[in-house]
Amino acid sequence: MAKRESKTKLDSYEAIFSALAHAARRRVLLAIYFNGGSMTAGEIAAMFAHAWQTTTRHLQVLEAAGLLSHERQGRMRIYRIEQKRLKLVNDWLGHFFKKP
Amino acid sequence: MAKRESKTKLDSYEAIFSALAHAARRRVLLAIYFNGGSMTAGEIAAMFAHAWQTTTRHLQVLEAAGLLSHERQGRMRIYRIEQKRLKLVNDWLGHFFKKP
DNA sequence: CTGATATTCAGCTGTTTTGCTGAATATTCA
DNA sequence: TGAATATTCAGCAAAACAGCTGAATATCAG
Repeated sequence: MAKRESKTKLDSYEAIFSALAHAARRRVLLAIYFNGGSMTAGEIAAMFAHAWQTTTRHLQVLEAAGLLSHERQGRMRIYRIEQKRLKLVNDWLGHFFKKP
Repeated sequence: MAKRESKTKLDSYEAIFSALAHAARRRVLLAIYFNGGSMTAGEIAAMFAHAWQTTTRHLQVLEAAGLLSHERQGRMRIYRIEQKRLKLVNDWLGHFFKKP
């Protein structure tokens, strides 16, 4: 494979679309959204059949893409949706629906 | 890795978001769009530094995701954007911006 | 037909992703 | 303090992906 300059932040779209490419991650976002915008890691992990460690990593991917942020509250972590970031993709797609 | 039921078409979102996850593929879509909606494979491949075979595969990914379609015209292939499909993702994202 | 042009197909390799399991860390409760 | 709870970290294996090269296919021009 060709050189890949350290996955620069420059390409936010890459991170965001990749994050959204996985069904589990889309499901996480929808679940959090319909839960009012935030959920604990445990609640999220409970929705899936696979190991919670796997979900943990999905959450990290989503967070790295900027689609989620988290905050500790006691011994649990609350994840929250970052709409701003979703807006970015939404705007990108918008290109294709503008009448030029 | 766990079983994976043959990448069913059921999940169109998977295909579409994965396709959009790669910068080259997003660039292809934008280029075609700003070129009026269609372009030949050659014109598209010419935009990239990498081997045209690589671009061919990107085009196939985009087509498999339903984001492009093609038509032969003589010895060249004309690729065309499928807006309908992009609309699908746009609508998915729309969830997050609706006031409930 | 022959050669040039346009483009895809097939197979190889290195990298990334995804899921798993086995710890580790942090916080609360008794 | 010690046990229970909530969650992440680390490392492994299988699969998927992106790039490459070499060959094949199809069409056009002469």
